[in-house]
Amino acid sequence: MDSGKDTAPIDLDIRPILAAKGIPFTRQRRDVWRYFLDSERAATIPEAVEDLAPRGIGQATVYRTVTLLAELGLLHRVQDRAGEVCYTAIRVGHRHPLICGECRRVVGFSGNNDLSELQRRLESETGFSIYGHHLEVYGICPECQARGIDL
Amino acid sequence: MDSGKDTAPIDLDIRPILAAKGIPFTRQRRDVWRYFLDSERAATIPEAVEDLAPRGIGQATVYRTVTLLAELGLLHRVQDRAGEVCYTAIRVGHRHPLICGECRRVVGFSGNNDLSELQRRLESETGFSIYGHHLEVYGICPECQARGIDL
DNA sequence: CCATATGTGAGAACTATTATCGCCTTGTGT
DNA sequence: ACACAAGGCGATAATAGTTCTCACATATGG
Repeated sequence: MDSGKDTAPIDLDIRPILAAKGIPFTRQRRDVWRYFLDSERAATIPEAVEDLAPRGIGQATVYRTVTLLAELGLLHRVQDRAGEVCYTAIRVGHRHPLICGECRRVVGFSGNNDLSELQRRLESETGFSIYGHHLEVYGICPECQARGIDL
Repeated sequence: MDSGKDTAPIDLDIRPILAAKGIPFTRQRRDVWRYFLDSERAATIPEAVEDLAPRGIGQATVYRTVTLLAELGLLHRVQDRAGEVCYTAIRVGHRHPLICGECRRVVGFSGNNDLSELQRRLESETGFSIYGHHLEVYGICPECQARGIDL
């Protein structure tokens, strides 16, 4: 429940979100969601499969659920320095991930509104109808720096 | 062999880039690069494999070359609305892709310097040592809108 | 508590990606 | 231009990742 580190005590309860779309709230979906929510670092699907197997959650279910959550905008797809595709839970509000390319630790931050300004500029310049954006910032976290890992 | 003296002017000549790293410039590498450069839309690797096969370029070579070009920062990895991972050629300068989530048409734009400001802010707030960022803007291009595709 | 629709797990099937290995091309020195 | 050494190339095999199928279990509404 209490994962509050920073300011917002954001333990996002997905039950109402699923209910609003008529999607049943199952133990497996709750566990997969909490797996990503409780972890501070992004995980690949195979990793999630392995970690969730002891809880009796099947491989196919992890794939299905991660895809579902990503479609609902609850998980964010990122990649580490090796190019591995990982997923990380997204918090409420308009937040973006700052990812350690080495250990995949993820810290969320709020984008300023420069982006909506940019978005408007692009819409008028290109005629595109913009539905979203993806901003990911990559770096090396303090702990990995302390381990001697450099840019 | 049809690889005659094709001295046509290329937008971005990667030969010096490869030469600087001691990487041989082969016909296949040129063709793969031009495939992405000439196309306005992002393509998946399997698509590139299929399109380049008639030119006698093998599957393994496409994988190798796309990986190489991506590592050199010449190709950018993006994804469409269906979550398909695609690649698109990157132009010189600090540019970001504006991608049509439907047809994958890609238009580059220059990011403003708000991002470097944001980057500095994040470095001091989080202690991360930041090495880069990824900004992708997604929308529906005018042509797809004209086709009746909506957000 | 029952009925019904839907999600789930195990494994098969399929697709994508990487490794292997002789042959061939590129780049360099003469 | 020519030859040689280094390394890339294509075809195939092997592996890894993802999706599909179906009998069964579980969540939701009455």
